[in-house]
Amino acid sequence: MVTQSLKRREAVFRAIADPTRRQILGLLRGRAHTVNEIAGNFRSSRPAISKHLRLLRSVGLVETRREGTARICRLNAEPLRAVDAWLHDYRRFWRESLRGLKRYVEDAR
Amino acid sequence: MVTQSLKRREAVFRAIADPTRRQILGLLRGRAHTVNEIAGNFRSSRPAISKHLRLLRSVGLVETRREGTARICRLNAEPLRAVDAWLHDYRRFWRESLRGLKRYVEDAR
DNA sequence: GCTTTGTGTAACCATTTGGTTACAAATTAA
DNA sequence: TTAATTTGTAACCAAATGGTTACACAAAGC
Repeated sequence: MVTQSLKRREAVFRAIADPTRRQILGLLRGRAHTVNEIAGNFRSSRPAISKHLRLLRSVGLVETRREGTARICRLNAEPLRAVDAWLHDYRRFWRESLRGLKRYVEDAR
Repeated sequence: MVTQSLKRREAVFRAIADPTRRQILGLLRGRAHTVNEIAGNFRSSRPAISKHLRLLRSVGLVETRREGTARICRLNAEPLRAVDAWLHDYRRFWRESLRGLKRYVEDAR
């Protein structure tokens, strides 16, 4: 359903708004981690991290599989394409100002 | 100070997390608007929009100038470069999966 | 069976967030 | 000066957010 993917897109922006969640994604960019491994990188309690992971799973940014009692988390960057697509319409603005700056510098020679 | 620009970066992610604020930025992408013009596009009250604008100003995404009693708001996309830079490290992931898909499709011919 | 390990979740709490109404302030028009 | 226009802000409120502790549950080890 379109409505749901809109909500999903909406949720992705919320998901990456939190610095702890961005840091988790950063960890998973390197390799998959268990929940405990992830939690070990933060001061806050494991349940707090567990909640962040639940949210990241709900928007599809983290996928998991069981391995014994452990749960392996791995990154799925695909939902970030929504953010990238949103940014697309704004890039020309800072590119324009960059060209303006370039012109300014070149004219100064 | 570095700390401050880190906080600024942090705040930009928070700023674009809200759909109303993203919509405001979308409006300003077309042209500059007065506060009332912006508020006219939303159901919520003008003070609510005013608060959003204050936040957007605080992170530098909106800049204003007075014109009579009115206040003209215009977009400054520059702070979004922080988001773009953050995304940079994740693009290769969906590009990789895209290449995978491309290979898959090409192999099917 | 029982215990240990790793994880999820319920219940609760303080803070933040996004909204409202009422009012203040600044500029222009009369 | 007085009134009208446009905006900002203070005070308040409900809901969401991010954190905690205590406990439940599933898989592996004994």
